[in-house]
Amino acid sequence: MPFDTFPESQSLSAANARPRCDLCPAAAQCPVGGTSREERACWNAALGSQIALPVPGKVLADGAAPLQALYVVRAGCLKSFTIDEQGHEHVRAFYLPGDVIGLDAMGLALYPATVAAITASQVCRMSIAELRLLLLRTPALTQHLIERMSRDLAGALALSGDYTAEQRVAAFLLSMERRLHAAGQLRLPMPRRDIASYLRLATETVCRVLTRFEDSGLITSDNKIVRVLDADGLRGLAQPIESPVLRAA
Amino acid sequence: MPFDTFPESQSLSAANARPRCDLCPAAAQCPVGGTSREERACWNAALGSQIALPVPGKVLADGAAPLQALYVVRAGCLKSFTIDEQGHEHVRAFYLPGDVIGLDAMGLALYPATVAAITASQVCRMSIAELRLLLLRTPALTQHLIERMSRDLAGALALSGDYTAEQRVAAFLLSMERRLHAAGQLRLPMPRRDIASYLRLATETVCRVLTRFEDSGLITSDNKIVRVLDADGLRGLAQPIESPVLRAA
DNA sequence: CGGTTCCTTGAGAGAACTCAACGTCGGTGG
DNA sequence: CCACCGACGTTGAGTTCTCTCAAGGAACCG
Repeated sequence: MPFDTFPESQSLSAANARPRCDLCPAAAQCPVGGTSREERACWNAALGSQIALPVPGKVLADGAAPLQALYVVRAGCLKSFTIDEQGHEHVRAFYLPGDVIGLDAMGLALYPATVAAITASQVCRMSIAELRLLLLRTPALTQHLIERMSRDLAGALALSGDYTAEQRVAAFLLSMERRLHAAGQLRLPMPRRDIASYLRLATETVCRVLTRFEDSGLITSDNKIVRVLDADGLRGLAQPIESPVLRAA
Repeated sequence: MPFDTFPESQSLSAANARPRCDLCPAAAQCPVGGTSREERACWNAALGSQIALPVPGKVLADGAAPLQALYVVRAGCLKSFTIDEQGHEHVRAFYLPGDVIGLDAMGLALYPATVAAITASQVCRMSIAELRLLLLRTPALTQHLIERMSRDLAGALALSGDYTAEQRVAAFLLSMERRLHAAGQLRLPMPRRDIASYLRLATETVCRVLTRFEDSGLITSDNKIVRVLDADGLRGLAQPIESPVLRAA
């Protein structure tokens, strides 16, 4: 984890570090990756010196103002959430390396949520105004961005189904395993409370389901460290969410 | 309703009708609307003779194959849904005039759902291959499409919260009133079962909530016809979904 | 090593679901 | 034209899943 070598005290000074895509730990997942050398150069130039190092709890954006920029996560973990009148927080999404923050805000006057770091993170900042200009000149990037939004949309629609706690948690574990490129063992960056909020469950329910999974031999769970023992078993549970059977009415 | 003048028997013959944006009943909501005359002409040319008239139950696309085209709804109402192993249908989205079908499929190899007409409908078909070419030449259209996807994404994320049956139904009624441009009185095109599936509720729960709303004087409800008597009351209920209070943690 | 936050487990409550029955609407065919 | 049929809508009773409330233990930070 190269990023962990940045102590928090460097956040401000390092915030003006020149981003270097060729040094980016998330290059393989970045929407800019896979575009031509030329387009990547455009992107890199437009980024300028925009790189931020949010520490846990630090807010990147909130609903008080229009989102001025997209952020691509280089390292760490962030969340987007809303807070209702009773003060209950609802996590809308987790952002891991390679993910793009703010795609749900480009069509809105006000950003509908607050974004905060869960663990110390690195993000590349791209102002939306500059992005609009950039998209005119970089068709591959445009296409990547559209496909990224499309996948996000499909994912959000899939998760919006009416599923049991076990199905949700199983799908979440599989999704995290995939997104973190973890084989078997993974370290969940976020607390149970956030997982629960994201999956629309109570914190206790998430705990109970994890315990049940452990008793069934599907996983072992030691706080943040989860080891997937029976991925097929989890997939069986998560199937209605991940790959629903598709038929005509 | 100009569309109702198309009897179903004309479906096949009319399927090759030349689309005319200047005659489109949904022009005001279409993503192509508002672009320059030039871009609109590009779009219209690319559409060719692609216009379909799905009748109720007719399937536009299903998960068996990659989605080959986007569809813009000219008239009617369609739904996108999945079917799980138990045969339960889950409605992912409703599409009304001006809506774009398939935005959630551009990043996926296989379309994740089935799309079928609820009422007799008219849709413009735009092949994705042609669309990709078109987007290179029509920046305003690109931007509209991105903003549309962004709003869809934000909407999907908002609805994915953990809300009560009353909050969901209230938000749904307000959303339908807005999308159908109905002032007070609206005709819901879809059956209760589909509403329930979309809101992740049981059909009976939707009925009960509507009855409760009627008893409270918020609405009157006569089968498909709903009249909103107290929009502010509904907004009060739906507020956590529509406009969550946004604060930093 | 004290305090706080997080995780876990238990007991009771409540919201929505399932099952079941009945009324209504719309299309079809006799 | 009307009776029939199926799908849809509505209401009631009982059940279940998840939530809330509560408490204890573990991990982390100052």
